Amino acid sequence: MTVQDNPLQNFNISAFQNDLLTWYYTNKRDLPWRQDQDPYKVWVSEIMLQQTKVDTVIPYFNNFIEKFPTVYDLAAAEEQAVLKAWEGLGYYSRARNLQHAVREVVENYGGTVPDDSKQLEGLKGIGSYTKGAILSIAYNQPEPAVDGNVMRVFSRVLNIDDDIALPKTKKLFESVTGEVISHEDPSSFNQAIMDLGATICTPKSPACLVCPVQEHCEAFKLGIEQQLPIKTKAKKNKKMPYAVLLLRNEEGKVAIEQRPEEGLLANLWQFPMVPLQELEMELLENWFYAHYGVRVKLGKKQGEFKHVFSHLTWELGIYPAVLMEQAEQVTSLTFVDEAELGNYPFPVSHQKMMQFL
DNA sequence: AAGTCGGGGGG
DNA sequence: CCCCCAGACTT
Repeated sequence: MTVQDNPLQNFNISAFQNDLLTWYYTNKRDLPWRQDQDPYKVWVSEIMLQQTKVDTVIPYFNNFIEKFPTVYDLAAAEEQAVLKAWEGLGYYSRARNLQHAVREVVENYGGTVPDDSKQLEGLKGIGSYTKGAILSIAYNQPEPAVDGNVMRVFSRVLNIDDDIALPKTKKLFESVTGEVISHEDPSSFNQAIMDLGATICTPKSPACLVCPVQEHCEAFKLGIEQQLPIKTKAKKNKKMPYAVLLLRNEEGKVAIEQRPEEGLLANLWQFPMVPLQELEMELLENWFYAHYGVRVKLGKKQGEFKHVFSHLTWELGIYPAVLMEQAEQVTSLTFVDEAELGNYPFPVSHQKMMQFL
């Protein structure tokens, strides 16, 4: 797609809008965040839905809104309670950024979610997609909300073969969507494209035969819908070996620690982990003393498994361990009863650990 | 433009 | 096993 090409030449915008919206009005999915247009609920749903499927989000959304029904409830909550409500959903910075932004809304905007593009952009965790989604879905403004669905649908409909992994391509689709979006019902238009992408114009084996906009689709006309969109990217997944210690003190309590406030799984809790790269197993107890300031005695390995993230894989060996001294010294470890573990937000990888206790 | 940041499900 | 998913943020 070169600059002088116009992907919308010979494209019947109003007919496309009509066919899409007519389909949507009778086929739209009944989703909990579609009960009303409460901007706060739209916001929460859009954050949860980033890189996350609808079926996964539904129970989290219902629980989250039950616990934090308004911006004021979320603003006043403990961060640990917010993370607990997010536990298992992944991308935990979404939860922390959401609460941070909600507090800004309470303090700076009187508790009303802004309906202004610039103000929304300034809120943590709200990027170009989420901004457009809130403006269109909650406030009915004709703003594009370009996500993976939108790029897939329009790459096929308009036969656009630019690499959707590139930032500049997203801008192209924002420009295109801004011209195609319905001004009569922008909220339904954006949601209709997403429903279409999720149920019909799917990544593999799209259901073109029942597609409401088939007659507008250039890729279908050419029989190349399976080859679009173009997406490059193949990142390596680095392996990271660790020993995880199920460490008990003299009272039988289990050691856990909170992860750093930055980086992977920030502020979540875990059983202590010892990185094994370049570290002999015999030195593990010494490493633990140097790092945590307490002497421990390891038992023999109870099990092992892998946990895969987007960009790395944890290879986890699980070891029982006992404390060899009173933990009076300064240490980052917290000793809790097994029954209390449920009060702390754990990543899924460490939830899996608990079966070995 | 490339890396970081989770976890699940589908083919 | 690979890919993808209602992306944002940092460098």
